[in-house]
Amino acid sequence: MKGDDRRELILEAATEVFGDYGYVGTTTAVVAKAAGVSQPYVVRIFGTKQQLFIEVLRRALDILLAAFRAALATDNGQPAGPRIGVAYVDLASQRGLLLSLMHGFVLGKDPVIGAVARDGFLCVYEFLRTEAGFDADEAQQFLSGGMLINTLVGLRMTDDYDTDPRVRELMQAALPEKLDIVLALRESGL
Amino acid sequence: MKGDDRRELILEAATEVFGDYGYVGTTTAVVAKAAGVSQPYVVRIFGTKQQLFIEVLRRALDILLAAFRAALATDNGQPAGPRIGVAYVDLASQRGLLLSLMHGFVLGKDPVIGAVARDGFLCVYEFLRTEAGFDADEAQQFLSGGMLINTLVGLRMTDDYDTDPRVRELMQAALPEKLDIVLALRESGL
DNA sequence: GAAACTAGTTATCGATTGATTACTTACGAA
DNA sequence: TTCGTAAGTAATCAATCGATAACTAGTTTC
Repeated sequence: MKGDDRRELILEAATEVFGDYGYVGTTTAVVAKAAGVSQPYVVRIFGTKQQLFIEVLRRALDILLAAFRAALATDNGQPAGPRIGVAYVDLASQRGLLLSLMHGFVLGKDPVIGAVARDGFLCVYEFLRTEAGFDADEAQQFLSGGMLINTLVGLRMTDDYDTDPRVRELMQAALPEKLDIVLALRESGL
Repeated sequence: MKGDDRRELILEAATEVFGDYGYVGTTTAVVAKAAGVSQPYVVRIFGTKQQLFIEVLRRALDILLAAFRAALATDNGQPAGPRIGVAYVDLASQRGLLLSLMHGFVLGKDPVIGAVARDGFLCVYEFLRTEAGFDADEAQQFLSGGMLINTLVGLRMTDDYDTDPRVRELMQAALPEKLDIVLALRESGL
């Protein structure tokens, strides 16, 4: 297989694994197995585990912003806010993507990863303020809701949707639309 | 020193360390050093690192709910929402407390820690809905704002408050009051 | 005053893990 | 053909870390 294709394959696998186990909790061996290659090969392609995680974060952000820009471009009569919001919930169907970002967001203490995570978060904020035309308060509210969704996904609250009425009520309030997309995570493997 | 005092001392130290480095990233040796005891002693008191983390989470939640109940009880003319909100921001001054919870919130995949974290989160939701008298949408908005604050603290955004105008604008929007409390984190050591 | 318990340590071990080295195999161009 | 290079693996190492064992000193209790 061509190097670039293999690289993308590993990044996809790593996104899922990092999302499940976090940065420190992820081993290069597990990533390698998920990608179907040997462990030393993962290290050789990305240099270090840290570099691999950084590339996972950067890629996740690229996908996120691309989805937002696409949602902003397709005018379906709705205002921009809900359109981008739905795009965000759509991304939750790739659980690892949002979760990897979330794992990066709690590593601000790390001098290298923290800098990348801060930069990524601010890129999203800047997009909302400039490209999407949100004012400061709208942007804050959008990000707040996004962080709650991330937390609910990270907590695997979806698993208790059927059994706990509190969970049902909370998720219905947090996900005004597209609740079904997040709930579909339940069936897709653990 | 009495066992219970030493235990609380270790829990305080562990809260800070877990907040900085996360569950997997924290070693019992670092916790022990922060608490001024030997590493095997930490393990012997709490059994396992996992059990220590769970007790850190439970203690953090107890402190959180106690602070909320206190804020709810002291009627200063303001409505309940802002009172509890200010109590939450006050807690951010103990950075490790909110961050340890946050680290728990991304470990939903873990069968043991995940269950504890979900239960803790739902306890807060239940408090807001029943004791504080929030409706589902108010509770969702409160939790959303809290998760954004957690993320900003986790990202150490406070460090860039002076240098990045985007950070200043975002933090002013996310922290309607008590911005100074969170900013005070900058001076208090790394 | 000895026995029993509490508080705490040093030394050490087994398992894990990121990284390195050296090797093999397939392929495209001169 | 052959030579260089890209793709990939097996074997292994050094370091880290959670946990265990064995021991010491102070305090309480009968």
